[in-house]
Amino acid sequence: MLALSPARNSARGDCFDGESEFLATSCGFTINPEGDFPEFADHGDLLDIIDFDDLFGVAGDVLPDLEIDPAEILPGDFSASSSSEKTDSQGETTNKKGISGEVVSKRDDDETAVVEKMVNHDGDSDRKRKYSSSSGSSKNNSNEGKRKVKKVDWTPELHRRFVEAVEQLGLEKAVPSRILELMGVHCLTRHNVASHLQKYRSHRKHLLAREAEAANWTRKRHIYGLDSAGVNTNGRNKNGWIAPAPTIGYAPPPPAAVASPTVHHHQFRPLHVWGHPTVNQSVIPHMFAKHLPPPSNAMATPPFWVSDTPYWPRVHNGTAPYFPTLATRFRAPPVAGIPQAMPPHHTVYKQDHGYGGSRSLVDLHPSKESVDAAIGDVLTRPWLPLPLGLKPPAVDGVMTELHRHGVSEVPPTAPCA
DNA sequence: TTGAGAATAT
DNA sequence: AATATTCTCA
Repeated sequence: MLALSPARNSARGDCFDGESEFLATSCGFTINPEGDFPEFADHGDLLDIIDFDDLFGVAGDVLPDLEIDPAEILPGDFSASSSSEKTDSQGETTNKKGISGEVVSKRDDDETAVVEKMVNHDGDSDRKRKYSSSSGSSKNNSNEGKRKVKKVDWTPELHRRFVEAVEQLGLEKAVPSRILELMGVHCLTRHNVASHLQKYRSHRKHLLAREAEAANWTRKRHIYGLDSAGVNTNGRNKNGWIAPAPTIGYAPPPPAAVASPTVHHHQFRPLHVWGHPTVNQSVIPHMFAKHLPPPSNAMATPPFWVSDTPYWPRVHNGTAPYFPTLATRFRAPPVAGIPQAMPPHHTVYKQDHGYGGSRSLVDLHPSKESVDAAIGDVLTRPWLPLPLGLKPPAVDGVMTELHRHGVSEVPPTAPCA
């Protein structure tokens, strides 16, 4: 009765512009939440380039999706759909029916729910129809019942595109419509993007505030030469030493990983956190190279700071956050002399919140914020294991420093009590 | 009338 | 917390 199929078709296949066909398919994947990709075989070229397993661990997780919880389709929910659904599978929600009944073309132009199209032929404004399709019409039209919203699943790839678009436009000019345009994602509406943008800005704001705070803290430290207890030591620690510059133990990714934004990301999984790729990258790279050799394959063997917990929480179970914080995946690095089994005491730091998708340099580096926080942590709680790969100064370095300060003899370590 | 963005709801 | 919806304003 209801013309559901067309909507389904429109939702599938043309969500993305040309070069993004692989996403176009996945975008409509909503329709089949079970996770098979019958049409992927037709995108051989792209599949050759993109290794979803490498990218996200589980292929299904990358898929943009319109999240539809069958339980949210209430009884009486626009009858045609639900009745055919029951007929079809005797109470068991059929993916096809149920989903296709739910699928709404997410184009701004025709984003109104299918049922809305059937009911509302008055050519009302897009805005009106849109709103009436949600709370408005459900109140006025019992036939439609209450239909839970179709949430867009902001997959890593979608978000990456989003961020790229924002970057391209500049934060100032990044308005939903332009972002949507640049993203080339047909299955999103301006509202989806606006909502995401709102969140994005909010997160950025928060992070920037934290960074500013941390930077400020660090600056004060340098200016006043405060030790961890806030005592002015003129740049020296309690023992009179000039505090060594902290060293950061992150290894840089292989050059290939940062070279091309399109292909060379096989060994990197995206770290799905909010943020802007342009933020704080400049301060990171030079800090790594001299301390740790770059891993040949950064992610094939997860570095120590990657948690053992499942890297990529299921996205479609309705409970896992789409943007799990890295805190859930990172643990404190092992430090010489500190048993590995020792639970991390230091704050768990986020990596750079740059959202470079699957290959950005920032994927593997902590943000300045995190570095500052880590340093702050070390300074305020020196007795705890060093976080973020911070390493204690080498004995040689310490001795050199001692000599420079006229100390040639080091008293023996006091025996433990 | 439209779009952006904040506020609020789910 | 994430996303959608509603509201206000330009």
